[in-house]
Amino acid sequence: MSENKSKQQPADADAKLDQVFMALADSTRRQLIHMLAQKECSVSELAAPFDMSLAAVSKHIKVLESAGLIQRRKSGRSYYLLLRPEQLSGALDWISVYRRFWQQRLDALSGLIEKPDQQA
Amino acid sequence: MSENKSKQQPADADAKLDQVFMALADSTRRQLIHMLAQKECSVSELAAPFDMSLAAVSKHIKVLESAGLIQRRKSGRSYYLLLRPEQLSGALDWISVYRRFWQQRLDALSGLIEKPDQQA
DNA sequence: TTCTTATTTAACCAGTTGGTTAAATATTAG
DNA sequence: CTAATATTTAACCAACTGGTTAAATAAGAA
Repeated sequence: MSENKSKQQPADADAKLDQVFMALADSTRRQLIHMLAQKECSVSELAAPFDMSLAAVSKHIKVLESAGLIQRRKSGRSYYLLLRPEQLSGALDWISVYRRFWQQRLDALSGLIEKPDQQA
Repeated sequence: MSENKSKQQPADADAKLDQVFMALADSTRRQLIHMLAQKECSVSELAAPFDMSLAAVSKHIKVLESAGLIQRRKSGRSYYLLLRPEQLSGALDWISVYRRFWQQRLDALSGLIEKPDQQA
C-alpha cells in the first residue's frame, strides 16, 4: 500500500504554500515582486531603492527564489531576476476558497442597499 | 508639510499584510482557518485533531487573532473562535494584482488550443 | 595580469517562531 | 469550600529570520 494516501493534501503542496506565504510576509519582498512585475532586473537594480545592504537584498531574493516566485539568469557578471507570477496561483487559490464566506455577506449587504424596502 | 506623504502605501497596511501572510504561512494555522470556516469552535475542539499540545495550538490561535483573521468570544469556561474571512481580502487583493501577469499567458495558451491553426 | 564591478557566502547577532512542560487563572460542578 | 475543566501564561529551548560587515568568487576592462 502507498504510505501517504491518508493525507488529502500532499505535504509537498503544504510546504510549498508555507514557503510562498512566508515569502509574501515581508514588505521588502513584496516590493521586489512589484518591481519584477514591471521588468526583469539585476540584483543591484533591485537593491537600489532599499535602505539596506546588498547582501540583505540578496538574501530576500534567495527567499523568493526558493519559494519558486522568481527565476535567476546569469548574464556577464550580473544576475537577472525574472518574476514567475503563475507561482502565486496556489496561494491565490487557497485564499479564494474563503472568498465566498465574505462575498456572501457583501452580496447580501449590497442587496439591501439596492432595495432598502420591499420596493422591488 | 505632512511627513509621511512620500509613502504611497501606509505602513499600517504593509504591517497588516505582513501579519496576514505570516499567519497563513503555516499549515496548522491554515487548517485552523479551514475548520473555522465550517463552524465556530472552542480552543479544545480546534486542538483535538493536532498532534501537539493545547498550549501550542493556543499560540497559533493567538497568531491568527492578532492578524485579525479570527475573533474570540468567551462563553462559560470556553473560548469560542469565529473566522473573520473578510480579513483575507487584503491578501487576496495583493496577489490578484499579479494575476493578470499569468492569466495573460494562460489566455494566450488556451487561445492556441482552441484554434491551433488559422482555422477560425 | 591586475583592477574593478557584481554578487554571493560566511560569520555573527538580536529578535522571533514554534514547540515543550509546568504553573496560574477562571468558571462550572459537587 | 473543593475539585474538575478549559484555557492562558511563563519559562525554557532549538531553529529560523533579517539584518550587519568582511571575505570570497566570477567575469569584464585595462
